[in-house]
Formats: sequence, structure tokens, C-alpha cells
Amino acid sequence: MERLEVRELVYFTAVAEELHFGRAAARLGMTQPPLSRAIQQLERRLGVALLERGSRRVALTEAGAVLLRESRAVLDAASAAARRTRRAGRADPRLVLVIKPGGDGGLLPAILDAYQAEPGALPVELVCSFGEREILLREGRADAALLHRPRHDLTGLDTQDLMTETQLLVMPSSHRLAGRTRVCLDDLAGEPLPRWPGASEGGSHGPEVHDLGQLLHLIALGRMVAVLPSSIRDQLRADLVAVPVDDAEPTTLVLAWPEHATSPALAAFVRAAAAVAGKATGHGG
Amino acid sequence: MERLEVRELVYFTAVAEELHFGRAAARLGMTQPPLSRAIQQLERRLGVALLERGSRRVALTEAGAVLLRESRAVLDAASAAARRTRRAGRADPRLVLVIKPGGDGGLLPAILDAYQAEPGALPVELVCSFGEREILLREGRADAALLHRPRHDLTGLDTQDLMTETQLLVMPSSHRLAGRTRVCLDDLAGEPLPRWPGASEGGSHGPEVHDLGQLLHLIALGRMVAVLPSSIRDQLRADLVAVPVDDAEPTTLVLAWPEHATSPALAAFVRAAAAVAGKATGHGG
DNA sequence: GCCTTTCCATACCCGCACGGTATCGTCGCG
DNA sequence: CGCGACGATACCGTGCGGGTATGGAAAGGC
Repeated sequence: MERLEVRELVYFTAVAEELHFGRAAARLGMTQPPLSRAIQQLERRLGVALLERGSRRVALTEAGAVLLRESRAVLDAASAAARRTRRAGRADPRLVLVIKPGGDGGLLPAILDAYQAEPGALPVELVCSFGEREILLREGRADAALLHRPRHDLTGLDTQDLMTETQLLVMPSSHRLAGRTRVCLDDLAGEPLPRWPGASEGGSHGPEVHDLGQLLHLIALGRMVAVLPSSIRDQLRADLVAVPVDDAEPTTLVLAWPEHATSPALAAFVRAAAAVAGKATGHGG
Repeated sequence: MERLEVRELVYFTAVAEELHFGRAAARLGMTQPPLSRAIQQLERRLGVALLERGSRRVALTEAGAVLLRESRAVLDAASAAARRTRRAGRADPRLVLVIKPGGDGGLLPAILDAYQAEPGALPVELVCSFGEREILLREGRADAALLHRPRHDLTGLDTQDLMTETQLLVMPSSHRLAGRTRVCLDDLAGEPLPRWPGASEGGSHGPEVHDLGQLLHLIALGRMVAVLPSSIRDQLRADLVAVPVDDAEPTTLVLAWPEHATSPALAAFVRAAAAVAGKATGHGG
């Protein structure tokens, strides 16, 4: 069984994405002929046609589509491997935790305290980031992240549930729904909801939002409303109102980390977080 | 950022596993000097020490241990990519489903029928295999598998629950517990339980077992007992008895497939299986 | 219908890096 | 102190990855 090389996968990915040998070669910083040969050789070694070459157009075969997807997985794994190794070799070991400002459900201080009490705890570096936080984990840029299920895609990650919250509709006090004690999702038809960077799917049609202060400001200005976990209640400005959304799926705050991670520092952090979460749900409900 | 090549990862994995450059080189079918240089170059490019060389012993550094784990992931992904691509390019497209004989909970015929009724259904190739069935999925040798949660490790796989079953203790009619109407796990202390190939963890201390007929035979001979999902009741020999185990965690039969799979044939199969399972729990409970 | 344009494939050449052989340096042990 | 084991270094050849030049086929314009 012939080996499959990373370089070949990079080449193939470029061609498969461009569907054009010339452009792909330019993107790779090389010329077209060696690229053509590399792809041919790849096809020969796999014994499979990956591309249909019309003289004017290039298209993926079924097998080519499969290899494109698989290649991305391999390349992601490879660059994550490099990054994680480099980070593990750094002289100043740290635990990188990525959070969304305001998205910690108020548990973070207690978790950090509990972690620092663990033996062998490392300094924790907090990275604040909005959209696409799970990507930082998959890329090997961070050790752990606070995410929300089901909002985030958790495939390929291991997780520890921390706390489940109902969701609130946050709006200016002048809003037509501000007097209600509860609303349901149908009431929100036509309301401008925030668009989170990276989540370009349907439904959200308001302006794009990058930070919690900005979001609350825009809500206060009447430009939009938002459905948020109930723990943000503590952080609301005086000019905003929040009422429960009855039929919004509850959101679970989870601690997530890359599958198969073995670092004892991470294990200690997960232990600490689980302990804090257990205590919190223990009293609080 | 320098590229990380598959060849280098193969080399490093060999050295990291052997902890000996000479043996690693032999295993790779090459001589020692180029191997040493390749590892040095890898360390230089990553800017990290991977191995501690004593003159008499080689040991992994912290970063080396990380890279070993990551390398295995990358290499697994790469060979899975090759296999999946080759299979996608085959002239006779088939859907490969791996099952454990007797482990289908009786749902399989209905699922296969429902799938064949789907538009564009492919011929289904059944592969029977005992231990380590999930590995066939991860290696790209199969499209889907019937597995049991929590018995199998499902990380890295997408799943569809099919049916949840309580578990039964299966034993010869002469067994000391054969007269009981129910037992609990503590009653089984000291009983020889089957060892499944690949699951070498504690608790199971009986002979290794590779197939259901063999297992039932050994039980009938009084050599062991087993805790099995209740759907095997239909397949029991007359000389065996089965009673519920009260505190054994219920087992869920799941259909599993590699994450991010996009094949329409697989999607249709999942749909068919979900429909059958929904109907089954609909009447049966 | 022919010429042009636009691609990918082929032919040929070169340099480098990968792998081999020979040897050294170093540590541990008798 | 000398020998053996093992990784590192030195040096060399060759195969392969990449470059330039050119061929060849198909689509489009006049």
C-alpha cells in the first residue's frame, strides 16, 4: 500500500477547490506542469480517477469529492499536530482557555479558583473570541473552550456539561413585547436578530455583532433583539428588559477540549470545572 | 509556517515507539543515519525537542509525547482517506455495513428492506466481525456499523440511536443463579465473564471469545456466564437461562458512521434505519 | 472553416534532498 | 583501560520534485 503524502493532498485540495490547474498552481506558488503530474501520479497510486478533465472545464469525480473532504481532515490534523507540539514544548507552560465574554454563566471565577487549588496547576491564559471559537480547539490553538450546546458543533471534541440554562429574550424597555411575562418563538417573527460572525445561516438578518457590549448597545437602540442564556441577566443594562422564551431550547454551557487529549493540566482543569458545576447545580438548581 | 510531512511522522512514530534509532530504522526498512537526520530536522522545524538522547537510552519529551499521539491521528486519517477514496472509486458501489452476528437486535432485516425501498439504494455488503468493530469505521474499511453504547467508544463517529435494551444474565440452567427471577451485578462477583478480543480491561477474566455460537456453547458447558442485551433471548439454546440484571446499565443499539460523511447512499441508510427504529419503539416499547 | 485562445499534457533538464556507506564521539561496563 | 553499543557526522550518488518550452485538443469569433 503506497503512502499518501501531505504535499500531494495540499496540491489536490488546491486543484479541487479551484477546479482549474493554472489558478491552483498560482495559489501554490508553482507552475502548472508539475502540478498536473502530481495529480496524475496521485490518481495512479490510488488507482482512481479524481478529476474529469474536459478541455475547458475540470470537475470532481465522486471519488475526488471524497478525497477532498478527507484531505481537509488530514491537513487540519497535521497543522493541529504541529501547533500542539510546539505549544507543548514552550518554556512557559500555560493552559489556554477560550471564552466568549459574558458567556461563562458566572462560573468562571469559581472554576479558575478551584483549578489553581489543584496540584500542578498551570497559569491559565484567557482568550476572548466571538464566532467560531470551536475552531481554535480543532486547530490546536487552545486547550479548552467554554461553548454552548446545541449552538456550537461539538463533533470531534470531548465535553463536560457545566450547567443548563433557559433562554431569555432581551429587548429595550420600549419594545412591543417588553410588558409580557413570557414569549414564544413565534412572537419573534420578523424581529431583527443578531448575526454572529461565521454563522451565516438563515433566520438571523440583523447587523453582524462582535462583542457583548456592542450587542447590548444595539438592543438598547432598538436596532435588534436577542435570545440569550439566562445567566446574562446579571450583566444587563438598566434600560433593557428580559423575559423567558417558553419554547426556546435550553442551552447547556459545556467545557470542550480536543478528543484524546492527555495533558494532566487539562485533566485537572476539567476536574475543577466539573466540581464547581456540580456544586452550583447542587444548590442553585 | 513549515509543512509537516507524512514521511516524517511515520519516522518519528517508529522512533517514539521503539525508543531506539537502530530498531526503528530496521522497522522502516532503512538505515539509522538518515533517520537520525530526519528527526533532527523535524525538531529544528518545530523548534522543539522531541527526544531526550542519553547515550544509552532514548526517551520522549513532553512535546514528543504530544506529537506521538497527534501523529497517530494524522496517519490514521491519511490511510483512512486513501481507503475511502479507493472505495468511492470502485466500479461496483456498495454500502459496507459491519455487524456483530446476533447483535442487531432483530432490526436488521427490516432496516435492509426499508433501505432497499429508498431511491438510489446500493447493494449492502454485510461484514461480520467481533471485537474492535468501530476501528473498521475509523480505518475507512466500512461505511457504517451497528454498535452498542456505552460498550463501544464512539468518539469521532456520528450516531443514530436505534433501540435501548435492558441486559440479561445468560447462564446454564444448572447455575446457582438460574432459579432467580432477577439478579444484580454484585451477584456476579467471581463469575468468569467472557473476554472480548481487544477489550483487555479488568473485570473480564474468562477465556477469549470470538463468536456468539462459541460463547453460548461455553456458557452451556458451565465455563462462563455473560451479560447480554435482552434481544438475544430469541437466539438462546434450550439449555440456557436468562434473567434480568437489575442494575446493569441499559445498552443502546446505535448505527454509527464516520463524522462528516456525505454519501447520499449512507444518508438514505441512516434514514431507513431511523424510520424502522422509530416504528419499533412505537409499538414495542 | 480557419485562426485564435485557452487549457491540460508531454518532453526535457536541473538541483536538491533523501537515502546509503564509512567513520567518529561518547558513554557504560567488564 | 579497552571494548561494545549507539547516536551523530561526513560524504556521496541518484531519484524525484520543480522549472521552461512545447504539443495538442476543444471552444469561440469572424
